[in-house]
This record gives sequence, structure tokens and C-alpha cells, in this order.
Amino acid sequence: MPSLSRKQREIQERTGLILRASRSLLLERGYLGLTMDRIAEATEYSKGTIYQHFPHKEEVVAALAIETAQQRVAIFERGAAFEGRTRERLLGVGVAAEVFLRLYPDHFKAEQITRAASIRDKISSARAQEMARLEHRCVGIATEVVRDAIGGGELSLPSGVEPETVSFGLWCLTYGVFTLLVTEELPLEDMGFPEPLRLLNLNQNLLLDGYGWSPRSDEHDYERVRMRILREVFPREAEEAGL
Amino acid sequence: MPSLSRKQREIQERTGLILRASRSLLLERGYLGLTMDRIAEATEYSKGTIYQHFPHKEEVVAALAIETAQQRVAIFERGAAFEGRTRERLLGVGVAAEVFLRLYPDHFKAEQITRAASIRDKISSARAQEMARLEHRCVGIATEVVRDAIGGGELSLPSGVEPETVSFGLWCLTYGVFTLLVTEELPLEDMGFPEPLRLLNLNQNLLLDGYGWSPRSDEHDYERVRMRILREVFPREAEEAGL
DNA sequence: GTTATTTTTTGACGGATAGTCAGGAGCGAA
DNA sequence: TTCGCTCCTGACTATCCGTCAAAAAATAAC
Repeated sequence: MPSLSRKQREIQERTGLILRASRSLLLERGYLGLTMDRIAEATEYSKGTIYQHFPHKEEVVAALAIETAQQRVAIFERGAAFEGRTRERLLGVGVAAEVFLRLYPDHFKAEQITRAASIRDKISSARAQEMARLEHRCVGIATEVVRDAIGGGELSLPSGVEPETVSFGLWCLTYGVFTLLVTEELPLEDMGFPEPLRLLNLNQNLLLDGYGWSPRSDEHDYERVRMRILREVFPREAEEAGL
Repeated sequence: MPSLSRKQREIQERTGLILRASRSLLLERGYLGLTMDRIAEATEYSKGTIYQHFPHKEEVVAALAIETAQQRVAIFERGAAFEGRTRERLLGVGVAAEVFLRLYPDHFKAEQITRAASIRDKISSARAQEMARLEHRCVGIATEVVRDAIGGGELSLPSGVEPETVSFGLWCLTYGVFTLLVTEELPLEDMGFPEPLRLLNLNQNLLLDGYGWSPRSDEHDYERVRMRILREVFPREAEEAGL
């Protein structure tokens, strides 16, 4: 007795097909090039059928964003599992974020799109909640490392400062850089910011130095650790991303 | 002899009228509710006339974003002109950013919209350049303070680290927080991040501590300075924003 | 003041896309 | 084979962008 009937399995499979087609349309032709008619054409179903899977275009994009967020949670967890000092494990998460961005910049862009208010408020609350949950999970992975650091005495926070404060700072810093980075037309390089990802690394290090998280970046070669993480934790991804 | 003919002045005035109408449409009905037909209706001109001022909708939004960026440059300059230590002046810029966001959250959203790739690549390169220039100017204001700090010996950067690195870090951190903040539906509060703007302040302080910019935040009451800046530099704005 | 010419304004139109729905194709049961 | 039901279809409506030929207004010429 299968948990799902044949019909249900077919439907699930087709949802996957739609998402795959949508993903490549999004990559090839951009958000405006992603139309329901084209999805229908690519999947060889009619538009009406697509609308039986997703109530509107925004939900399709949201579903793609959720897929992306799930993948990110997975890669973040691998980064945090790096064997080393707590600050090195946090660096693992940072490296994971960077690798993920380099591998799938378009996924990040698709996620960005769902942040636009005009799209957000069309998305069903179930999907919106799921997106918030996954996002929370990502920051949560960092927060756990922060707690471990406090527990292990490598970091002590002033009273009134919660572990979340640290991960929030890192999250926003990283998120800000990524956002500006994927905004082509904003010529970061010409604006005096060459190698923005290197600048991000530096600022992350100094922020954690500011928190007094030991070992500080002037006592420890985090660039070397970064390389080790790339080689040991993300060999395949680093290869693919040309790192 | 006026520098502009009557005709030219009329045109300029009408451009202003169009932008004002567009701004309120954008605020009231969101990006998707801003249509060329509605702009025409609100201004009591025909659509064709609107198109003589702006080649397409994206340019209208870009023009709004440029207005916003100009205002921001102005308020940043006031913040940086605060009389005090260099780090206090930089705080002045930070306070300016916060005040501006609190006063005009919707302006920030409109700017955000122009970052979407699908919109960006329709904007004329003249306007795109102007936007990049204004953005650069904003970070430049911070960079100047950084240079002053280095010149005055309150900050010394390791070799290989440029003043731009500092302002880039602050910019991205601030930008990241603001972006996540104006994304309603992302329930920051429920995610364990109450008072995100306070968290931003804290992280900004600690980042600068990481850079070793004196006086450090544990030696100096920057919260008090922040209050002073609000009262002395932005009394009107603070009042309006309820700060 | 009248007519000709140039400029400006207009709104109907073509094209594209989102989302709907009446009808039809196909499938399983009798 | 036939009936009934589910699922699929694509034509259709509505909306909006951007265009352009024609109308209106402004300006120039006489």
C-alpha cells in the first residue's frame, strides 16, 4: 500500500517538472521573461494545468525561493560542522554562504525578487511562513555556534547582548554585501570596492574581533582556515565555483 | 533674461507634477498599482504626454529614487558635519541614515525596487550613472570621515586595508539591516531580533571597535552622543519620526 | 486679423501577459 | 459499449505598456 496514489505521485512529479522548467526560464530570460504561457509551453501542459499547481506566478517564484533556502540550510549545516574552534566553525558558515552565492548567483536573485513588497503580499501565508522559517533556521545555525562559543568561554557577551545579536550582525553584513553584489549596474569595482567578497571577509573578521571572540584575527590566520574549509568541506563546490 | 524659456519652465514644472503624482501612487498602491494610465489620470494629462517626459515606467521610478538619493546625500552631510571626534561624526552619518529611514521608509522601498535586475536594465545609462554616483557620494561621506580619523591618529589601518574597506563594511551592514527591515512579512521581531535598529547600532559600534577606532564603545557612551546628535543636528526630523 | 506652419497633446490601438472557465478529452466502473 | 466523473484545455477577458496618426494648440508669416 503506497503512501500516495498514482495520481498523487503524478501530480507531485509534475510540480517538480514545472519548477524545473520555471527555474531555467528564470535563469535564461529573467523574471519578466518567466511567463505562465512559457512555462506551459516548456512543460507541454496547458496554462490551466499550471494554474492547478500554483495559484499565480508569484507562488511559482516563491516555491523556487523555498527550494533555494532549503539547499542553503543544508550547506550551512555542513559549514557549521567543520571540526575546529567555534570561530572557525562560524567561518565555515560564512564560507558556505560564499560558495553558495558563487555557485548559484541566480538563485539568490530569485530570492531577492520575492522580497519585493509587490510580490510578497501575493504569496500565500503558508509559503511566506515557510520562507521565514528557513531563513530563521539559517541564522539559527550561526546562533548555535555563538552559543557554543559562549559555553566554551571563547566569547563572552556584555549583559543585555544576546547571542542573536551576533548572528544578526553577521547575517545583515553578509546579506548587504550579497545584495549589492548581484545588483549589476552598480559598479562596485569602479566605486573603489574591488573584490567585495574579500572586503566582506575582512569586515566579518573585524566585527567578531569587536565582539572579542577569540582567537582574534590578528592572532590567527583565518585566511588559511578558509582555504582548509574550502578544500576539506566543500571540495566539489569550490572546484565548480572556481575557488 | 531667464535662464530657461517659459516653455522649458512649464515642462520642468510638469515633470515635477508627474513625479509627485507618481510618488503618492507608489505609496498608496504599491509598485504594481503605479501605472502610466493612473499617472495620466492623476496629473490630468494624457498618457502620451507622460511618455514625453519619461520613456517608460522604470524611468519614472528611477527618477524618484534619484530624488531620494539626493535628499539622503544632503542629510548625510549634515550628520558628518557634527562637531566632535571622528567616530562621533561617523555616528552622525549613521544617525542620519536611521532618521531618513524612519521618516521615509517608502522612499527606501522605492529605491529597492530599482535594484531589481529586471528594472535596472531598462533604465537609461545616464540615470543609472547618476544613481551610482549619488550612492558613491553617500559612502564617500563616510570614507572622508575615515580618512580624517586616520589623519588625526584615532584610527590606524593595517597595511593593505583601505579607508574604503571601513565604509564599505558599515554601508553593507546598514543596508542589510534596512533591507530586511522594510521587508514586512519577514517577522524580524518573532525571529528573535527585537528592535533591529538597536541591534544595528550595537553591531556598528562593535565593528568599529574591531577596527580599533578610538574611543572604543566601552570607553565612551555613544548612546549619549547619539541622543545629542538627534537633538542638536536633527531636531525637526527626530520630532517627526517620533524619536 | 487671417492663414500657414510647427509644436504639443491626445486617446485609440496593437501586443503581451495574468488569470478564468465552459466545454471536451480521457479514464474507470458498470 | 456506455455512462459518469475527473482532469485538462485553450479561447477569452481584463489589464497594462508603449506607439502613433490625427486633432488641437501655439506660433509664425503675411
